[in-house]
Amino acid sequence: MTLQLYNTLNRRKEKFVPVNPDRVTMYVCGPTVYSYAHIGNARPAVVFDVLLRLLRHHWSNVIFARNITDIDDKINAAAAEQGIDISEITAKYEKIYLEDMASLGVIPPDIDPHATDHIPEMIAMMEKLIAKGHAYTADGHVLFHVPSFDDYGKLSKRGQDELLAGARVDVAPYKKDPSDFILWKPSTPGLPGWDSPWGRGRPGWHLECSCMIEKHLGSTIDIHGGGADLVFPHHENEIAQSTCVSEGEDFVRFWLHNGFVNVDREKMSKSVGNVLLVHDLLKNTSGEAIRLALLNAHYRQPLDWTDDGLVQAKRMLDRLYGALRKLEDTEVTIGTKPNANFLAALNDDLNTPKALATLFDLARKANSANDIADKRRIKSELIASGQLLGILQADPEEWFSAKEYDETALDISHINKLIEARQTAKASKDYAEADRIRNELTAQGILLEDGQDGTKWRRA
RNA sequence: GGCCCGGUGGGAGAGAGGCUAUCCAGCGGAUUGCAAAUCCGUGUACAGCGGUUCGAAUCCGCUCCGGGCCUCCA
Repeated sequence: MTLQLYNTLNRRKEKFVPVNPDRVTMYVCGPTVYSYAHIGNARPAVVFDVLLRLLRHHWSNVIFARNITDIDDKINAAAAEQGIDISEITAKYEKIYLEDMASLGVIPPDIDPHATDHIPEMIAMMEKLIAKGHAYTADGHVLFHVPSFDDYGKLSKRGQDELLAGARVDVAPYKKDPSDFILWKPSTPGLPGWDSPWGRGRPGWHLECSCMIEKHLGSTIDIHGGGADLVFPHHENEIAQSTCVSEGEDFVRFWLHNGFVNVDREKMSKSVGNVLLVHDLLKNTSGEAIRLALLNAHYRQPLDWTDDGLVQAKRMLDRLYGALRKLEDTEVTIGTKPNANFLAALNDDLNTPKALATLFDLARKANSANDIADKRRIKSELIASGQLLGILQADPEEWFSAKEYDETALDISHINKLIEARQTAKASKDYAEADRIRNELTAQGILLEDGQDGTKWRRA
């Protein structure tokens, strides 16, 4: 079974074959840590987490790096505002980011390089670029000279002349060419800075990724992922830097980009005031439901985030966990592979909606299976498949009884007491009393399900 | 202005020349003490107009509408 991935470089799906099957490499642009992660930050984290799981299913050694941008003007601004060192800001929000992503079931990267730990590498790269004539110094800045790189624009499909036509920002006077971008800029005494051959300064944004990729993964990597907005300029600039440094070697073989998350048909932005923080969403929804809501659309499509979408994601999980709950006494066969149809869907450019459909197909079969062997196979496949998606790994009983989001909810022993009382009433055919108890529970958000082997319950 | 995506049934969302996507909601039935869950069945869906084809949501052209990027952005 072959994995097909849509490569932004060629704008089509291509068969994915790693350069070295013994060492598959993936790099994803991580967060700039200056505030809480919002739902738009969560999408690439979750999407590429599924890709990581899929890659690990196919190849035994996959190395995944995701950077932490811990030097940036937004961070500087936040630090200045609060009168603290940038490291306080970045340490705090990095921790929160990692916690929030863990709540969404995101596997931590093998390597999480920080920009500020790679200043010497950046300086070395700039020196190389200057020596080769791809960069120059001006006014305390170091700039990459875009016209020196013929392939500039190959990722975003922009000609160099088009870049000028659309420029909507005033061109800094020290630039040789309007499209040149900053590798290093001078810092004033009040700003964070590092000593360099060009004086005390700080790095521009694009350089860190090129340096950290080369240092930790090598000069050619298999996959580089990130949000669609990073195609230009960020990834285009990375290509320019890295290709020029490495003498034209292939820098990244597959460029993957996830679509944006909108909120109620509108782009998320501070000015509209519709920025949804993962941290807040987690206060009254499970991370698993948030994760599924993100995976319910294909990763390249724009995703419109709504409250209803989240409710639907929870219902979907209810259905899947309901099937697993039905099979709670069925043993799981260790080492079961994910379902073949499920895998085929994921292998087709990470088609998570289609993959989910195969899960529902399994759930339907699970709900009507009688044969022990069938039950075992279905349950095992459901769990193995869910693992690739990062869902369905919880105990179904826990899924249906979790009350962590509503502290006022009835506790389990009380619920069980009432259910017992109802059983007694039912046994003596006192259906009025039985229904009264059920209504009482329903009013508290507890739904009862009478089955062959007793009464099960769930929170609404 | 340049480049690039989309518009699918009440909602979400796949598919990409002929074959039920799926989930939620609705309706009918089975089951149930009644329910719930579950199962079975059920929907005038593919923005519009042309074209290609035996056959088009799917390919081509045009139109309309929405969105993204164009050196802050996931």
